[in-house]
Amino acid sequence: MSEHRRQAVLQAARELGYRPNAVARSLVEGRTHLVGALVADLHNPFYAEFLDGLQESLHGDGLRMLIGNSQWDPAFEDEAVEAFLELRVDGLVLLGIAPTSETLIEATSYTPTVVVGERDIELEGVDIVVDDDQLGARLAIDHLVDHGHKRIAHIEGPRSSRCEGYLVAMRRHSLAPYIMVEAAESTEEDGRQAALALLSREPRPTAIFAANDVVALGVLSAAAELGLKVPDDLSVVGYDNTHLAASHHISLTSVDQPRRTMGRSAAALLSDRIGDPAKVARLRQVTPELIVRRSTGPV
Amino acid sequence: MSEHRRQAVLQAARELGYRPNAVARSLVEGRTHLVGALVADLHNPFYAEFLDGLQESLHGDGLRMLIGNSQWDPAFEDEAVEAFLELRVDGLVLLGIAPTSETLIEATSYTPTVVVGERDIELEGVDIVVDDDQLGARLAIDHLVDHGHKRIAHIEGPRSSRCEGYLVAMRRHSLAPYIMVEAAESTEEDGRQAALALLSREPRPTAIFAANDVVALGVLSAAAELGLKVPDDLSVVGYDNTHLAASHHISLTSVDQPRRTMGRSAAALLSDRIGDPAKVARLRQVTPELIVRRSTGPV
DNA sequence: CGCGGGGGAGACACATGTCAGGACCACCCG
DNA sequence: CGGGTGGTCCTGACATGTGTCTCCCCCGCG
Repeated sequence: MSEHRRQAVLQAARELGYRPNAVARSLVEGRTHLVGALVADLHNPFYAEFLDGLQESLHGDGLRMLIGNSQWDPAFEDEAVEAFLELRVDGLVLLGIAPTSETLIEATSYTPTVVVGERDIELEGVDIVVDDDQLGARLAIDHLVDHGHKRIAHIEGPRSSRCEGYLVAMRRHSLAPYIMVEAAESTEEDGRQAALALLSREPRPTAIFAANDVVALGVLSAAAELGLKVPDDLSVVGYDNTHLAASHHISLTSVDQPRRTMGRSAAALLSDRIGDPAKVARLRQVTPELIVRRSTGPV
Repeated sequence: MSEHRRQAVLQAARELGYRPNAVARSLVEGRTHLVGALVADLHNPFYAEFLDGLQESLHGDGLRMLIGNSQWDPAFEDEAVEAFLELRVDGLVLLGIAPTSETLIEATSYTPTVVVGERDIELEGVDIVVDDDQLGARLAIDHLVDHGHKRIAHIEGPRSSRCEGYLVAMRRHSLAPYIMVEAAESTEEDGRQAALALLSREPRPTAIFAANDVVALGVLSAAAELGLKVPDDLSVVGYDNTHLAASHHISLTSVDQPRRTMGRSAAALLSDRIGDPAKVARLRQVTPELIVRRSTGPV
């Protein structure tokens, strides 16, 4: 169509205040250009930044992002996914949610899906984005060993691969005899309890590698209670590099996951799969990085 | 229709794997049962919790929530709202975003809208939800005065009504001569700078009321640098009661906004306005609460 | 025989994308 | 000058999946 006509039509549209109706368009096109992102916990800053990267990239592909919030409740997960499916989203992103319920598994067979932050999903045509947290653990341990630490303890969280990474790294440094592990939920209080347990052992660990920053915060609390100075008496490393860790007042050495990059990877995988749903499942593993701050030092 | 038929139809639907198509339904009904929530900053934990409350209540009214993320960029705001309008959302929630651009103002005239966290919007048919931050400031000052403080300084943030509340409260206690104010952006570093400026005055303030928790964190940093003990040498009060403040390791006295409640209020207002768009604009003001922790004490 | 309720069938509308068909004009070539 | 060619533009038909409405049939009951 000629440029002249084109401008005339756009002009008329503007004068009439016409706005295309995405609902009708979706109906006839058979696709909505919508992607549903289901998040286990909106408060987790990891997800917030991930979503920034995701939205940014999806936008480039002409896709819009819907956010659903399951608040860790499987019933909400199913409901939110059901809602997405009724809306006929073109794709799904599952954040911190493993597709285990029947509804979710069925959904992944209908709809292109990417899972983020969960390993060991073996579903046909479901892509995965995770950080290499064995490597992350190794970075943390290497850093502590460089500072002369030997008695390095670990507080294990929900991601067992981090613990494995810790064990592997300790053995690589021939520190197997010094391995100490406590388990904890991802709360500050649980981290504090676990740290108190570790710090009451004889001989005391000189460093603690926590499964994540919140737990590490609990370690800092425990250290303060016991009158231990950080990093002089105890070095602490967290994981996730949340803004808690970055705060000048806390200044926690932490392993950083490239969150925006992960969001962009997920977007790329999903766009690709929307284009061709038959592709085989792919695993995209991103490399974490150690951010050194003032909570670690020489023995 | 008879119960028998009804069950037979539902059964058949299940067997065929039928799922109603929300797109087609929206087209014919002329409403989508979708609400667009436009957020200035997903990382702000205030918004995250607000959204929890919002979604919870909207769900009860059969409405679904879409989240858009403007990242403080007016261009993104317009774009996201345009997307919502094309999708024919039934309502809009603006979080930390004042409708000043032409696109946004126009949108509010088409679509039922609630603005959260911004005062002084005078648009026809736009409801507002805010906390009473003059009261919040008063709670903070009263608490400090109860502890015998007189030289109470304030670090002003973007919400000027908090500063007004501080001024009013100080005068009410006849502490007008002790009024000290510094302005700062909402960052830890800016808070630190402002605190350093305040703490270098003679005589030094014995308490600082910060415009929000992030700024208060900067105050704590500054105090540590100057060798001042909190709360012995300096009391600090924040605003927003983020999880930063709640952390055992920081333990910051802070003014709490009932975030979930605000979310629920916004949902109620919006549902109501969707039902009857002609209603006059309403202002819903919620009452904040002081959460006392270990960053405040007697002079 | 009339009446009322359950159930089925069909038309219409929603706003758009896609496609086919045809009118019209300008241009080129023989 | 006539016919063919190609581009522009308009028109109309059809499809998407659902809610609403009307019409009609059939059966049971009084």
